[in-house]
Amino acid sequence: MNFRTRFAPSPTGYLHIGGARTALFNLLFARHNQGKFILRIEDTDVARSTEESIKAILDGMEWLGLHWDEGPFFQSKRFDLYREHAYKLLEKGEAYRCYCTPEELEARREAAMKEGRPPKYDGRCRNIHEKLDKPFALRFKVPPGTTVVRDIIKGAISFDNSTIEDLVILRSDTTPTYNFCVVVDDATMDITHVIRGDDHINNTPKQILLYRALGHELPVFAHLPMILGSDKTRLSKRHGATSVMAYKEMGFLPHALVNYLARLGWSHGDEEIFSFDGLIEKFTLESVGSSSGVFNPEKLLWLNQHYIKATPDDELAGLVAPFFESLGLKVAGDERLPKIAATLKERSKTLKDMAESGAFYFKDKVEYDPKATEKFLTPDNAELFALVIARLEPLAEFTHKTLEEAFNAILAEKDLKLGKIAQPVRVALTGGTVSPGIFEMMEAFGKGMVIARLKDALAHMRSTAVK
RNA sequence: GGUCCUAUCGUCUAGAGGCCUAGGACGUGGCCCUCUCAAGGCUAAAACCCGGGUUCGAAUCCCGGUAGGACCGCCA
Repeated sequence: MNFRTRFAPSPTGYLHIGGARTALFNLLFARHNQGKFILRIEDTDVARSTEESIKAILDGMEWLGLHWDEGPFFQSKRFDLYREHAYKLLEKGEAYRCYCTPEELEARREAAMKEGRPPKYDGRCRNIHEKLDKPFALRFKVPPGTTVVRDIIKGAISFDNSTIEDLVILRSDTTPTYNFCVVVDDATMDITHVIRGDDHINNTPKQILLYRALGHELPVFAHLPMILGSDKTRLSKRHGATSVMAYKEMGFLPHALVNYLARLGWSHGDEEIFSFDGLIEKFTLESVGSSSGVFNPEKLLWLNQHYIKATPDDELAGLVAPFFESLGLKVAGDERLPKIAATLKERSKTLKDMAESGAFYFKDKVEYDPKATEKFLTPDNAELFALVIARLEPLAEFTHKTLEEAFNAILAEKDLKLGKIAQPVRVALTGGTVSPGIFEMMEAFGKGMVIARLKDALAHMRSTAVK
């Protein structure tokens, strides 16, 4: 069997977290089974679809590494095909012309809701057999009976057809509607597995009926549980960023998001960390859970930190550089960047964090935190600082090792603990009391900057002594 | 209102009738390590929605309640 899955977003906004997971699961399933993953843009709503949205969705998938094998196909380019199929249904008597206007339908719907009746189309045009000289839409004639959806994730779900209304398949402006296009496309594109959010479950019986009317074999359905926000309602902007690209901007690594999304709804024993290949190898629809899950930013952060730590220094340097730049710091071409990133990686949850907490490396002047300087850059530390400078200046090699040796020598001579000297040095170099370890940091800084900052600090100590 | 889905620590989840004294992970507390902050190690608290069945035995199967959620367009 040739497995074929598809991701079919509508271009009315950016790539959403939920959409990204749907795309991911489709891709993983296809790859796991040596099948094809197809991208289709559902832009039948001409009024709401935009070029920017299409680009945003493609960019999002690109960034996440979700590469498709065929497409993108655009429904807007296939209108003739849908019309052809719709009229075939009309000829076969499986569809009929409906002359009700949208305004009339809307009024009836409102009235029905008011009276507590189901707002279902009453089928009044079903029996008009002659063609009237009025604009019309084409409606599908839902047959009586029961329709069973066999879903890999949810099991068998049965629907009484009497609860399904005669849906419009072709609007009065001759454009086709969603449920119809989906079926025509999935059928003609030989999609074997329809994997999508479970908000589509109620559409599925309609689609099954359409497949039958069109004389096509059914695909396998798999409805993924929803992703919810912290208040257990459908994830939306209220819960924070929902755009995939917003996570890029916040300094997340694409694979951290992929790993997180994969584990939201799917699991493989006790494993938490998966490479992309590992996901492909281990992913099955059978191990997708059936209940919805709450999006947990904390866990995403943990994964992001994990992958930051696992990224090689030179690669990390390239990734974090734009975040330094957006802070107004010029880091392009600075060959210290890999070493600097190395000192920061264990204490950064995002690339943005990393740039912010490492900004001191690139500032022309240290920005002293008043409380920190008051506590550590004190006159009585001046003598010690002078000694440190004297010992560091002659160092031919300026490495973690030689620096630690130099400091240990001073500590032994003066009978001091490292803590006594590390904090003042830290403040001298960074302006604050929180930073990477001083030896790795000094090595990353380079000798010139270290000596300069130490001397600045010494001057600061002496000036406060005068006052 | 109708249709449908779902139900294990706060959160993501393991669990396929006995391996469950319910496991892992995030987060949270404590301890250790330590030049600060992290990272790391150890450790603690923390859950089978309720009620009936079925069975020698049920977190697991069935039914009913309850609670959440999704969908009900000439949107997708």
